[in-house]
Amino acid sequence: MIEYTDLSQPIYKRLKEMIRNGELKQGEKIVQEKIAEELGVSRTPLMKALLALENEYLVESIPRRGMYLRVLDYKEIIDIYVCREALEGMAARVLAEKKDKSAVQKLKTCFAPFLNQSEIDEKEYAEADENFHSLLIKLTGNAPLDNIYFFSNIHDKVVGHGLVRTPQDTLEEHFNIIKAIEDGDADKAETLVRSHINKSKELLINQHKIQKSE
Amino acid sequence: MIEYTDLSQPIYKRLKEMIRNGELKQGEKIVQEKIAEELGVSRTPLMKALLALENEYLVESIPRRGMYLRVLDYKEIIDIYVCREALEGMAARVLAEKKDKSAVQKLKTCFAPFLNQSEIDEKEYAEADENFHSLLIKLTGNAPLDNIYFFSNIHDKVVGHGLVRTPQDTLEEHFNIIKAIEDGDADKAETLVRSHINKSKELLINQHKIQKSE
DNA sequence: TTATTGCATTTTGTATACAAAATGCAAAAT
DNA sequence: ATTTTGCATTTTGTATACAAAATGCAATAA
Repeated sequence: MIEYTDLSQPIYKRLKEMIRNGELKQGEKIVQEKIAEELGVSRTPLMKALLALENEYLVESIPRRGMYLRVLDYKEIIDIYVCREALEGMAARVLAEKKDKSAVQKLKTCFAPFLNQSEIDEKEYAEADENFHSLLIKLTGNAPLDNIYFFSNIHDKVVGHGLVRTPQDTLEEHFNIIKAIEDGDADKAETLVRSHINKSKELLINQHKIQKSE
Repeated sequence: MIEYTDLSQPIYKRLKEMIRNGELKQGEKIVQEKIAEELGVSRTPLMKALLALENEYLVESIPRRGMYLRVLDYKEIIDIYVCREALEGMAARVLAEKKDKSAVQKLKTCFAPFLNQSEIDEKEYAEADENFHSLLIKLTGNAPLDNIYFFSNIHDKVVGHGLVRTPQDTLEEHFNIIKAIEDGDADKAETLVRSHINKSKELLINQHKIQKSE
């Protein structure tokens, strides 16, 4: 059992969980006293946790009015994809330049279970995908990059809405990316990651267009 | 005069100022009670401000031990330049694709005062430079990008150490970037911004090598 | 001398108290 | 019927109180 010396940390985690699984709904007002009582803590450590979420852009605070769960609209999702393209693309470049064999190994491990599988479990694959993209950032060893990526909650925001493309579509792309990193081909690694993310983005844009015209 | 409904906001600004101008030194422990008294507020709103700074990676909190001003070492500066390359490069691409004339105008305005000047004031130019790079991000209209850039304090960290390269070196590069954006040449705009930042980064790397070998 | 222990002081983390602002709603006015 | 006003209730922002942990330092032991 992990012992905490700072209550706000488990509260922070619990709140994120509540956001992810829908216990807290988008746009909902967060009444501090109410949540505090629900979690059995006072407003002080809750406030700390909420502050962290505000800085992560998950919660919006209007002074004297309250804290609200931010709503993720279409434009913002697309904008986040643009950020992902920039950051993950650069991460792939850095990794390719590093020529770190153990890093490559870790990336390969993500998708190893799906190599010779005819039927791929979507949920399992989605987790592997999330893990892969996080690893891409982490393995660079660039702390500010990792922080930017983590604190902007790029994944919590984008994933959770389920896979955008099918495993059949993306598995090969993932391996090609890993290959380029392994070969030390920085330009190619960056380009592949960019187009990998861009394809999902374009698909979302098209889906949105169809929805609107219906 | 601006009236605040939330004390932590002016405290936050004041703390940032104190970090920037060296009133608070790198690595220094921040004793809450002491600073709170200095600023004439209680620990509660101060804590809020410190939390924001922690999330911005300017302050490091060790539970039960205290908050410390983070030290920016050489590796981190370089890593931040890598992030800048990714984010500002992407911003230039987005701007070029937008073909927004008023945006181009605003970018031009930054460096207009230096156009026909023989002697350029370094301090004035440094401000223009900072402004230009912030605008590049802001003008995209990509809120997550802006947030990422702002909250990672990319500028506060990098600037303040003074200009890396001389105005003679960079003025033309700035105009070339603006030109590429104006022409709607996204690839070129991104490439130019990247190399612009990369040159400063490489210079820092070389300076560091020389320092070490001395 | 150098380490170790014990204790007073400082500092943090959390809860709580309280004032000021926001909210909701019923009664009055239009 | 709709709008406005006044007031009780709720909620936020800040200060403060208090316990638990960390720190510093002198006295003791090695």
